[in-house]
Amino acid sequence: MTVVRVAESKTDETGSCDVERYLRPDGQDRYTISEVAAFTGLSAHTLRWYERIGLMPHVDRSHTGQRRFTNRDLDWLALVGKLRLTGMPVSDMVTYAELVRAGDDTFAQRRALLEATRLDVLQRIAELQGTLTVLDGKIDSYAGAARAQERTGA
Amino acid sequence: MTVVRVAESKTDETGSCDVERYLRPDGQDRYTISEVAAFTGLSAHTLRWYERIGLMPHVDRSHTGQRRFTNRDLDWLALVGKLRLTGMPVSDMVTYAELVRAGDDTFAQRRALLEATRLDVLQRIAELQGTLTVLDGKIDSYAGAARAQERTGA
DNA sequence: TAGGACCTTGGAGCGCACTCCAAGCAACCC
DNA sequence: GGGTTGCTTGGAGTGCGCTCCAAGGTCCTA
Repeated sequence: MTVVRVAESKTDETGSCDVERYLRPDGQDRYTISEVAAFTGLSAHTLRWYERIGLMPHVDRSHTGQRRFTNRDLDWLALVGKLRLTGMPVSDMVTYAELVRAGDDTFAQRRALLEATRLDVLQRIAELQGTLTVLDGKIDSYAGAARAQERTGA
Repeated sequence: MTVVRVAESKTDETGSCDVERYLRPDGQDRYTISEVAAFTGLSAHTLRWYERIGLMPHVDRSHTGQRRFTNRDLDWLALVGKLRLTGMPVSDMVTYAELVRAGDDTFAQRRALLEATRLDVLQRIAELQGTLTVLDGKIDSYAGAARAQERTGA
């Protein structure tokens, strides 16, 4: 199985957008659950759970009932991965997935959801930068204290 | 009860450092658990739990056994609040608290812990900035789609 | 001295996001 | 045909960080 690196702009359910693609074999479009687990870093358990809770669009099955994921599914999982990094709760991601399934009439709601998430992310970044100030102050004070201990031979 | 706003550099167990102080009454140095809950935004439950798990230095008691927090405790809780914002697990905060209790020989370990946390924070900020790119791309695509729908009278 | 607000404890419960288990079916290799 | 590996399911379990409960003691005001 050849795995190639692909990281370029893509087309998904809402038109082109920059979500970095997971590694995937060239030209293939049917993956087993363990292949997808390897590409995405998610466990097979988690992939099944995502499907159960409605976070995946309908996933194809083989004639014996085994899941066969497509490149579209990988694209979706790449987006989910990004949303997960934002700290968006899984329940909100499910809501988003439901809006996508509901069709193009839900663009405004989807956009509102993403804009709310965007504000959360900006706030979180600001918080983290605030913690960096404190952390750096503390680290400096320990460094200074260590130097003082050395000088006094402690 | 007079509550004044104080936000200045402070002196704590490691020397001066910039942790913003919680609101606190002027000149007072003994607070009940519900006062501390009001200042910090933590629940009384959480404050008791922090003490139980070893995340607080020893907290004074009244003659009848009720907790009486001091300004020092408020300073410590302000630092804990910042560490919590970094995403540091509570177990690591407990480790840090134990190092503080162990005395000045642990400066190097405390510093290492904070530097590891600092790197985590930097990485998290980078991740979040990556998600902003995706979010903005998506939001733009929905905005564009909405304009297109309007033009076609959909 | 009564009433209500506030405090104490150990331990149980909760919400989130997984994570794993048991029992069974399917595919493939020797 | 037997063995190994991988897949299926519903449901139970896990770890984290709280959050709450019951039963009782304390503080404050009138």
